[in-house]
Amino acid sequence: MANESTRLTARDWAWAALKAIAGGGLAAVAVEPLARTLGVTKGSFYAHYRNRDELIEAALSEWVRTHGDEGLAEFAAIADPEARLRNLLTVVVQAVQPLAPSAHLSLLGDRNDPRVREAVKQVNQARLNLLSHTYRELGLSPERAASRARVAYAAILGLMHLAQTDPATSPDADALATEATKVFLTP
Amino acid sequence: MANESTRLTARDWAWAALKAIAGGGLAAVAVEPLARTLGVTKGSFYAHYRNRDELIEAALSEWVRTHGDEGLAEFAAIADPEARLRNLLTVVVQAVQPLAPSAHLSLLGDRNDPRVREAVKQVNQARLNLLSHTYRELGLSPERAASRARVAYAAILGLMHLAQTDPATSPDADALATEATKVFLTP
DNA sequence: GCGTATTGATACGGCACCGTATTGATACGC
DNA sequence: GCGTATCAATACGGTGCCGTATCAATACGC
Repeated sequence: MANESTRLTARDWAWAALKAIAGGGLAAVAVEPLARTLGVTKGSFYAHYRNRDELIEAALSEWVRTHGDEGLAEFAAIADPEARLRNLLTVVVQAVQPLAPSAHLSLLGDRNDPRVREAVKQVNQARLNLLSHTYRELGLSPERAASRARVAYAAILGLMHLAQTDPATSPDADALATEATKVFLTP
Repeated sequence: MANESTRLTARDWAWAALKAIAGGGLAAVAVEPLARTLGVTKGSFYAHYRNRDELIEAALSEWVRTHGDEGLAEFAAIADPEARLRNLLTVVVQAVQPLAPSAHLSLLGDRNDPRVREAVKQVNQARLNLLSHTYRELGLSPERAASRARVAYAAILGLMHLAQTDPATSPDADALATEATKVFLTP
């Protein structure tokens, strides 16, 4: 995760910032605490970024890059639309249970910041496009495909939400996955 | 909203804190800024609460009270389960578009705070219970009713997410509502 | 190996907020 | 109406963070 060299790069700081965001939102991106967790003093931070805002922007673009189209390539490569959809749903539903801190959810808390709003919007758009495209391939009209994609993606987001705020009550992932595919695979 | 009297009550402070949470999460609950927006100095705050943490707790319980069972009474009163479900879905889907700042979403950014986690959990639980109960009345087995309720409620939450971060792209509410009812009303 | 550019340490001033103390104003029971 | 409890203003010290300046250490091209 951290570079193996002893010296830090700008990207190391951006990743650390992303981790902090996942844990506590934008407010957790503070130069001095980050420096402490990285084992340096903040003096070195200002060799990489001009100020805290620049770090935030770097972290957000890093997140958009890895969670937008680039992170979707794996799924987009699946040729059969039904398999692709089933894959998307089950992977997401099952990935939902580990309490891995999610930057996405944390960023929702900072959605009033225009930079955050833009980043979240881009990631959402990339995913909605893939889903909508998939539903069209399954024979739905463009309008219904868009609506269905929206509802399905909303459900995915919401399941993340529930898993993170209430991990105990999560039913077993299998039941959820079959329920989700049943709901979102029928025309 | 604010008391008509010139003097402030503890609840006035709690409501102001909730508004601040909706706008910027827990970090926005700061005594001095709140005092400024309320038109007083912070000296008066400490006549109502011992410290900032107490205010946060008060605001969270206020939120749980108004958004948990108490806020659901209106829907729980609908006798016919199908009508109740249809009502829940359409009301939520249509209420989703105004960009009213939502405390629920803002609290996601602070879900690592145990008090926040507990509050969100309680509100979610109340709603899930109502939904699950409704699906049982519609004839689903307890297990399937629970899973279905979870997916449906997740979709509702996710639609909130999408509406708040990307209001422009929202398709017209009618299409969404019909899509949602079609998805979640079929057994 | 040497010099330069990059990374890190230390120290400082400034700001925003928390919490306390003290005193002033105002409502309300009696 | 009077006194007491409640709400509010002012002033203070303390803390955590930002950003700058300056100097030390280390990597890397040559």
